[in-house]
Amino acid sequence: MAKSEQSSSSSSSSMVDSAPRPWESYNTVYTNAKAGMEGVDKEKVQRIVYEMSKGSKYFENEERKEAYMKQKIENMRNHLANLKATDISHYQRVADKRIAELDTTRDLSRIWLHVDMDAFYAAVETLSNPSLKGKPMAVGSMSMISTANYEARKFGVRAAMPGFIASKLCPDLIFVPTDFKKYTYYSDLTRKVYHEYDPNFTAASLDEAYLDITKVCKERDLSGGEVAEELRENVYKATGLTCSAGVAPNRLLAKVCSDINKPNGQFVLPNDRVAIMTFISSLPIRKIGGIGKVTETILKDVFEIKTCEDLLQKSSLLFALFSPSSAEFFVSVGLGLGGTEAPNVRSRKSMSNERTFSATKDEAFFNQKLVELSEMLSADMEKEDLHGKTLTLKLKTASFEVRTRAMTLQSYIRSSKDILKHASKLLKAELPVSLRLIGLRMSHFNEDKGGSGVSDPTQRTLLNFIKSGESNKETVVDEENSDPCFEHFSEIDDQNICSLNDDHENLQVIETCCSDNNNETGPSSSSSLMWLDDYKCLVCGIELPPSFVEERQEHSDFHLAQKLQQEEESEQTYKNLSFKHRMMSQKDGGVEKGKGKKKQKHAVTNGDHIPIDAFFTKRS
DNA sequence: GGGTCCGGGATCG
DNA sequence: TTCCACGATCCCGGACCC
Repeated sequence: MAKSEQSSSSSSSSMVDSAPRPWESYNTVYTNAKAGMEGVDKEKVQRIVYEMSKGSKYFENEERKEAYMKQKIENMRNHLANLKATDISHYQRVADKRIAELDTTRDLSRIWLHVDMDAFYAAVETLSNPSLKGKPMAVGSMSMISTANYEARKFGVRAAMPGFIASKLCPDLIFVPTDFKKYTYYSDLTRKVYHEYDPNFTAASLDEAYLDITKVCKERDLSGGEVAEELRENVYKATGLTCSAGVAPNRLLAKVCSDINKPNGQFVLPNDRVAIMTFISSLPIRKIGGIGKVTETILKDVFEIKTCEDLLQKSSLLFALFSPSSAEFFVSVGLGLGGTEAPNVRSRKSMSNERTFSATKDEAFFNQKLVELSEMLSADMEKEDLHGKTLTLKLKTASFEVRTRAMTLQSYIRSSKDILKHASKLLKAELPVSLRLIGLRMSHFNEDKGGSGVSDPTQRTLLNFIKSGESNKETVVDEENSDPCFEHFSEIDDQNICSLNDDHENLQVIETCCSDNNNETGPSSSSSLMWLDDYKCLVCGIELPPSFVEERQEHSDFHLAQKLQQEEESEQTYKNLSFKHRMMSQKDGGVEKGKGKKKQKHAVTNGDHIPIDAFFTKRS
């Protein structure tokens, strides 16, 4: 769902009388004008939300957070007031230099398209139950709403709003529970359409995607707007759902543009510097991804920055008070810059789960929760063949205070028994306490060191692929031993790989060898092994839904072809090098990372096949 | 003084 | 009647260590 559905505004309406209106200062996130929210009685919404929240633990916590933010603003104001003229001129020079540098990096050669499905979950539910059409409806529960249809939005109901408040705003509101299977199915259909325009597209979520349509525009001699029209039409034909699109020279702007003519509309920002600067000049900072409620308030209250243009005007102050990376982000927004290269395939950094319950001090209950969470986390890690080293316990107290407690272990763990053991230790130190949420997070995965090659996308070897498939079976991790992944991988028989010669047969052989620990056999097992969650390629991370049968077959073939090519080149090297050594080389090979270099890969292609490069996200 | 870890916070969908 | 989720990422400041 669009993040901007959670926008904030503490708009103060005109004071016609002097009656106290405490709700006006309650900085909720539900009152910003959004698609389908025009004409909403903002004050009424704000008053109801305030009345329903007032006095609750949640409300008290919000007030604490608010007070903290006020203090932060006060500190920054003081800091600002203490700046000397020499300081300011110094930071002005720093800012000007950086702005000039950034401006030279502007790339207007690409055309990006951001697609955003309209009220996606709600639209899917209406599709499967047409009787919901025209009635105010929300997907979610009494505790939280995922999205609301446009009829419900007229009442001020929106995403991330608790259901009990929503039903107060709209007593006839129909609640439909979330059904991710359904959304994934429709999401797959949309992605099949996206794939036709950019096989390398990036899915931002089930209902959002970024497409580089530069090539399509060129090849078919179409404008970005024409491609967007056609794509939206095709999405509608494929799913019966409408979407909105934004076309712009970079992803950041495309995202902003897709929100402008929502729902079922589009907006094109031409690849022209003047047009961009004009567009940016009046754009409220809150429209930018990455600038949320807090940052907006700080920029507004400390610097009087409201629009993106203001970010440039006040650049010296931003460089004086923020970290260099934050200041740089702000001025690049002011210049209308954003990502133009396809984003990197990123390896997973952490995995977590958490559960909310009614607040309690019952330690037996906590332990039971920890058992459940440990088992869930362990199972999730097993699915992706991960072992982690840092375990973080997350707690939310009855008063909504969030605490995290982490420990980094000597070795990697995965079993629920190990997770539970350490999680219990962490929790014990916090007792007694009244809690409403417990969560567990694992990070610092063995993959960080190149365990399955994902951390360095330039090193995608079939060997690693097979290893990740093979290692799906449970290994008992002995904490005293070294990195479990090494022993694990040593079980792989390189011979099986090196002796392969026919693509299709090879895949079968690999499947068979990988299927030993898997009851499945035949082609379906290949998908479950090569495709994580039956969706994401374990080798390179590209996402291809199950419906892409042919594409997935081709994709597997390419990895094989690539592997074979590599094998030919250095068969002996592969056999002789220790795995640890190879991982070191991968790390060394990653020096180009962040230097803007791209490693070109060329694979055997024919007219029927999608070039292998198309499956790999380019590195920037 | 520069890495690394930890805890908190902001943001997103 | 119901009474503010969950999973993930990035960033920052402080503590600690060499």
